[in-house]
Amino acid sequence: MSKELATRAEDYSKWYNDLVVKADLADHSAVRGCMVIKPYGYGIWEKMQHALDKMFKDTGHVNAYFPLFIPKSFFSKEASHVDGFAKECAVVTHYRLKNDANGGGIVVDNDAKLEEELIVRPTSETIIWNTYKGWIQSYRDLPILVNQWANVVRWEMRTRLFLRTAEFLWQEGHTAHATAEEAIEETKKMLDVYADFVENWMAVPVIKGVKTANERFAGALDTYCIEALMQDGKALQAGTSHFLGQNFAKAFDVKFATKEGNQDFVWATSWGVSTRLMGALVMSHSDDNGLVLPPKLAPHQVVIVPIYKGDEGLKKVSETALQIVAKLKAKGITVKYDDRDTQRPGWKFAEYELKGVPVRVAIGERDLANGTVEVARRDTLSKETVKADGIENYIEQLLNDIQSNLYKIALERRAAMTHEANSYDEFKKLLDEKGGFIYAHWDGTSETEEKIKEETKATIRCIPLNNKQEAGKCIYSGKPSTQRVIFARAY
RNA sequence: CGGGGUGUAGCGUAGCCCGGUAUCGCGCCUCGUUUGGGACGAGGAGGUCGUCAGUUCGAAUCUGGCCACCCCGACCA
Repeated sequence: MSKELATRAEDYSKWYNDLVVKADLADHSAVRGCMVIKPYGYGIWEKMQHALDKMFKDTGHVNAYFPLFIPKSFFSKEASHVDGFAKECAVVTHYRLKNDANGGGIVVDNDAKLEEELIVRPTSETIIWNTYKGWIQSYRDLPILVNQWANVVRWEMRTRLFLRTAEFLWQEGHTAHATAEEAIEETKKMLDVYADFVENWMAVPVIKGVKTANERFAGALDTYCIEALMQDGKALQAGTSHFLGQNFAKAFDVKFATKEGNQDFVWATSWGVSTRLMGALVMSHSDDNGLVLPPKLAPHQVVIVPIYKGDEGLKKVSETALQIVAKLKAKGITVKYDDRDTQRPGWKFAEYELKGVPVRVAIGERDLANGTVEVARRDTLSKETVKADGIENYIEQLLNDIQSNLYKIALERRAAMTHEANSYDEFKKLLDEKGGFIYAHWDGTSETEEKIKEETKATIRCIPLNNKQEAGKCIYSGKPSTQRVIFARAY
């Protein structure tokens, strides 16, 4: 099988598609817009899940599970929520099939029509707030800090593996609080958790910010987000955290008795990250040779390839290799010893490069004689010969170096692709010639944002948190502005 | 969902205009030689030509419907 990839320079989007498929992360399925996440790709997702899940637990959250189906009536209780999602909902209308009397095979049984249609969840606020109504009577029942790992369906027109699929996996946190302050604090806390995860595990730098009204989640008062920049200069929203105010409490009539004995509506948040992070991971670090994975999320952090002649040779090399495997495992490093005799070393090198394994160790009979091994790192594609003695410490350090190097490179790339524009002409020029994040003054109106989007395809990614305040003029309308916001073309 | 394109063995393709059961490379299987960056030789297997219907003595090839994928728009995590 030829594994050659398109290069980023010649066709970035083909490169991405090729890579996802050829590195065995995912595949298109028989169902339109839906993907099969293959074991190697799912292994990365599982590592993401484990890290995030621990962070959620450490911040006081617990997991639960709510139904896949949502009664249509629930869905329509929050007006802006319906507006936001109505156009992309899968709807269940029947509950039975039958054999066609005319021999047309299996058909929907029209006698089995549901009295009330069920929506396949595009997100779970409504079913959850309907449930919370029964859980909350008093301030003593608050806060509720629940997360669920689930699949959701949004009937997208155009899909791309991981970046936008009709069904995707995610987690959604849904919390309930007695005060607005506490809910806002929760919203920001989870944004910090996301930023921490994406930067320290995925090695992808992000900008924390708040969305403009146009880009806000349907039903939220404020949407906070982390925005990452991909190698092609397009932005990608990597996670969102919403302050929902009392919108859902009001829609589902969720009130609680306050300490003072009054009745008040509950304050809400919701926050989520999805398998889209896989796309961000791929596009942040990978190169024309294939995937590059940060050690903290790589299913195999190290692969060891033996080089030998004949069965006897393999036996000798394996003895040393397995000792190294044991030492690495003792340090908690995940290592694969690939002693398959069906592939040659060069083939394996190329394969693990394509799959982004951070560190490759090659051991041959020459090494046995010299007491060395050859260590190659995926991020720089460099290799060196290292003493076998104490190799586990060397590799442990190397993995840390790779992790921080990937972050550093991504951060430098982002800096190089971040610009300021002071006029609309300059803005358009930057957008077409360089892409990336563009800091520019904006008059704060939806109309202006909308116009810029129509004319340039760029959207306001966010208003950065703790943004520098400076007087200026909107690049589009010329009206006064107090700060620059971040524009970019986005995924 | 609109416009454009593509669909032939696991993958990439030739053939299609001008109708006669399919080409090549990679991969796969067997044997042997090999093994420090995708090995070499010899032999072999694998196809209802996306799918359904139509035209025809005969369809990969012509016509129509449908499906999937890619690119561009609208929409979006």
